[in-house]
Amino acid sequence: MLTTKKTIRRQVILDEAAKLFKEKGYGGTSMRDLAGNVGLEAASMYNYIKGKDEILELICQRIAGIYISQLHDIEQTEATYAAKVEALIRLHIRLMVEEGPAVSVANHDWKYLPEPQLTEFKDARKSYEQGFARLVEEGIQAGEFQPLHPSVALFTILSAVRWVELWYRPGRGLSAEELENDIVAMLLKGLAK
Amino acid sequence: MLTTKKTIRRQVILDEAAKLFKEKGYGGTSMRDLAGNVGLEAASMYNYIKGKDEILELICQRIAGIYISQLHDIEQTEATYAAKVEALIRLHIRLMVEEGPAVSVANHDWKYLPEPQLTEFKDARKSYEQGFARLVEEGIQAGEFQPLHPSVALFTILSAVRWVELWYRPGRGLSAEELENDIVAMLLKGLAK
DNA sequence: TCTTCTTACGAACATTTGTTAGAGAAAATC
DNA sequence: GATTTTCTCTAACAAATGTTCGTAAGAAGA
Repeated sequence: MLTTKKTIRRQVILDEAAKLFKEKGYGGTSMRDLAGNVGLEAASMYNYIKGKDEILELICQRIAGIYISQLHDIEQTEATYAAKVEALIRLHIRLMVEEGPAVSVANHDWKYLPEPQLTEFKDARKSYEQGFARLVEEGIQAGEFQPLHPSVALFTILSAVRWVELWYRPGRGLSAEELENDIVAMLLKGLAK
Repeated sequence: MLTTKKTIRRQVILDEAAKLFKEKGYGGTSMRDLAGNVGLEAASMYNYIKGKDEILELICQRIAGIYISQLHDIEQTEATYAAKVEALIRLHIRLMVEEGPAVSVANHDWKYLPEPQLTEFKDARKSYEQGFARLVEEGIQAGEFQPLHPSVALFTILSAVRWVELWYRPGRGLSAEELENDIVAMLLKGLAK
């Protein structure tokens, strides 16, 4: 079977690592800290992972993969550009609500990736941004959006969505749906012609 | 005089530290790294600063102070809420263009502040956010803005502005003015009724 | 010139870091 | 029940960390 006891425990380590990395940063989190939170000694974790590097790698790669596949899905839809951008924004917000810590790590700690993976990650991110920017650009040319610089519009959207992972806490008088609707309302209205 | 040779050198250390912290993180920057960039040995820097903690402290406190005083200035203006929010957004963007590294440190590495200053910083930030949120809230009540949740609108603005420090590089076919105008256009239009 | 004060340095410090080796316990297989 | 495999621990490692100490060179003041 695919979900052996080993892979489950491995995932527990990765999840706990994401939480700690988010809270204290990659450099600020020691293997002993992590081990404590998992309920193991530091040395024991090396039965599940190759090293600290690999933990960061796996987290970043997984999130990058999700981002890219979400973009890919949307690109193949038949819809207005506004609808496509809206769908993408909603997917991103949901990802952040569901996978806050991992997304946070991919957003902040990717720079500590060792070298082959670092370039890989940066390339993936760039290609993702270019794909998203193309959507915005075509929307402008189609007359759906006001004529802003595409990259400014792009980064304004991406960053505006990013705060969710930093500041949103569920169950504080604001549901995930309300959140999503308000952000989409504000960003799309700002973009629209 | 106030700008003795000592305080100048001290500022060089702080500036260089901000750059390094931004690039490699607080935990990822060693005193030896920093000393190398300043042109000193690590031990020699202790003639200018008390320790690594203090460097972070001084950077964060300075930026927090600027943020708060900017808000304070705007609050005392006579203008529409839209004009106030716009002015605040513009001030923030300018600060990020001019003080990119220091702002980055105050945004990302504040969590490594030692304990009396950590609470101090968090309190300052909270009071700043509340002040900004009040502006948005009153704007909504005055009918200038559409009825979003004030905190969602607030954080969308703050984060949308924040990417400037992360992604904007001057002299790449986009002037600081164009940048400012596009961001303001998008955010205020999104907020407006 | 002699003295005092400041600045820079090399060496060393105690800790903490990620990681490995080896031994013993537990689980799985026969 | 015996044997093999998998897991977990303690102990130790080399390297890197922030910081201190004592010393020597430099600048400033007498």
